[in-house]
Amino acid sequence: MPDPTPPPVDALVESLARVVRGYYDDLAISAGRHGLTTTQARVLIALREPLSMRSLAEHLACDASNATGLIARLEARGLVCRAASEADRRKKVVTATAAGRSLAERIRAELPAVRGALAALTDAERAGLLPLLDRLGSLLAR
Amino acid sequence: MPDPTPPPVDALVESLARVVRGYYDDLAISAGRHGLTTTQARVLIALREPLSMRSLAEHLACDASNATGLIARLEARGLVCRAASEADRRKKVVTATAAGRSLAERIRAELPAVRGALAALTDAERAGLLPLLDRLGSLLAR
DNA sequence: TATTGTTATACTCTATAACTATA
DNA sequence: TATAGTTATAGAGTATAACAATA
Repeated sequence: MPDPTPPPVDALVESLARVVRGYYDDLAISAGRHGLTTTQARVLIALREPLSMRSLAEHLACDASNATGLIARLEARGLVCRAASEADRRKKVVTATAAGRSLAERIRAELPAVRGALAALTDAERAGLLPLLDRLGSLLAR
Repeated sequence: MPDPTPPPVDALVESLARVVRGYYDDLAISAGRHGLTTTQARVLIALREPLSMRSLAEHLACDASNATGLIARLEARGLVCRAASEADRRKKVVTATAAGRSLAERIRAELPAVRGALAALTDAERAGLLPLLDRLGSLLAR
């Protein structure tokens, strides 16, 4: 039976903040193990589908000029490549190379603390959590 | 009635990643509105209680040398102060000033996307979400 | 000897402003 | 004119290594 008094938003923010911190620290550790920064891991994970420089910057919520340096460094390491777009020649399409995709996949498959915590939940907890996270995620993505 | 087949950890990781991204982007926006970086906001929020340089670095999951520069910049802006510890004179105790505390409080109180999303949930959803986030958070905090 | 904090160094991340090329 | 991407620049975040002071 659910608690008759719904929790205030403040308590939820507090609790969510702790989860977010745990997730980010874990991502930093897994990325670092493979010689990547957290930002570089985010880029590679975003590049599961090709993106223009612009879309990538939007995904990262950063300035476009930032994306240039970010991608240049990853390109120098052979993890992504840039190609001029056919449709609109102002645009460049950034694609992860095979090495980049494989690295992103390995990092995503690690996240030991996050996966450990989720695996330690009961089946009922996992079943309850997923729709709530999905709902929160779609409300959050403006 | 709960779904008979509990969701795989992979789906939960995916969904959690989206929520985490939404939270971080929102924090960056609220912090930036007050002239702070995301990291600086994290420091000020952590300093709701005084911490040694060491503990602060651990909280941020970063090297101690990093904390020195971080705190130096915040100190130059009058948001925190450092004092030698009485008990152990190797240690320094970092405390948020009144200005620092007030700024942290304002940033925490904003987070418009996060609060908006949480407020848009039904009472039942909020009541279900809090214990799950608490549980995940304590499993995640190693 | 071990711990706490700092400095020096080098690299990455980040935004602003000014620029080129294309639409 | 507006958009996509880059460059130059400056500041912030980050780790490594070497160091001083204290325990």
